[in-house]
Amino acid sequence: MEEDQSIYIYNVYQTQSHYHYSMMNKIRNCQKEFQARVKKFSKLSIQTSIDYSQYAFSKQLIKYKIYNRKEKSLEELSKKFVSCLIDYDEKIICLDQITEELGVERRRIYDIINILESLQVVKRKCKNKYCWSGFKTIYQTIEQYANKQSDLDLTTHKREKSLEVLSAGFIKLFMQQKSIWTLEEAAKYLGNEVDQNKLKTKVRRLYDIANVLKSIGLIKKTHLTSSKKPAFQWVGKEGLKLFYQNLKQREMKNQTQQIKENIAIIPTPQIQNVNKPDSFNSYNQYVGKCIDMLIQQQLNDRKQQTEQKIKEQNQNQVSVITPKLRKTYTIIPPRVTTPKKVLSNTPKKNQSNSHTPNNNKTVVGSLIGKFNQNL
DNA sequence: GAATCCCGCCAGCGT
DNA sequence: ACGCTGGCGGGATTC
Repeated sequence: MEEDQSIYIYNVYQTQSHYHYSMMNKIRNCQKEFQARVKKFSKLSIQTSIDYSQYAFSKQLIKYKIYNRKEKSLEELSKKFVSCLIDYDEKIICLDQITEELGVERRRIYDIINILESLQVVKRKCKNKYCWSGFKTIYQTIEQYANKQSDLDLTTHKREKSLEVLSAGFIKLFMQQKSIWTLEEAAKYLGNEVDQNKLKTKVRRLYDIANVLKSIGLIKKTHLTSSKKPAFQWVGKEGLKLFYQNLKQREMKNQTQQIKENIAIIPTPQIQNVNKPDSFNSYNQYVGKCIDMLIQQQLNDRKQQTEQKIKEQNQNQVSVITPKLRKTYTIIPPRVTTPKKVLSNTPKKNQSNSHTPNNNKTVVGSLIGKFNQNL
């Protein structure tokens, strides 16, 4: 049986769309450097192939997983968010922590939380802390919405235009009026906007809300039979149940899969004494050093494995076939300072309120998606 | 061209 | 002052 000689590097960077184009050369260089290094090491009887299973650099090389927008959508994010919490009856959510865990901008977590607040499954505790009160809470809240008498009063503590209030209104529409709505129709019904721009904004927000509600199965996408217009349909408890079941099923599948593949997750090597790049100029250098370390680490691993194998063979006098061992290495990317849009002439007033993620989890993939398009 | 919605600016508010 | 929160709309992406 041949051993898997690949290094899997999930190299992750924050995406900045206006950077796509200026980044292309950097990526190209980085790729070359990477290959050169790998070649250098391959002399040492390690045949190292590169597997960019998530993103790769050219059409020839790629086992290619294109960046797609869906992976970063509120719907997916919300799914992940809820998945993290679904096993808890009660849990304090630390915003920093969940932000890091999901590798996403803080701002997006607010969106999800605000919408989930309308289902009363999440409540703000204090700065940075929210409280998750169990998935079953959603069932109870729906009951309350269905009951027109017990009018959920969310408006007292929230601004009228908040996502929470809008979301609550949207849910009420489904539960108390009819089960299918187009977003435009709902936007008009929820408040009496005359201004077209304001209406457009409200529709945008309803998209956000719809995506979160959809993520947990409460509503689903559909079309009006009459006009064929896209719309959303209430699914309710059945949908929630299905969401839960699917999640559990997937979890189980993943577990068995993981055992089968024998994936070892190796902690990120700490890159010390290396200046973290403050610009993309030093990006190559940094990544290069990371790669060196990873390769070194893999060499060590392999040495150990071989020694172990020999030891066992000597002991047992029986040949041992080691299972295919795939290791996933991760480079935690450095924080890259990102110049703000050149277009805007107004100087930035307040740096502190940007929602820069704590770790830049995403995505060279997106950059590379662009890169490939432009080959 | 319409539908969709990611992204991040920046105001507002609590501490 | 500071930084958390979240309203908002530009414009990219997908249909």
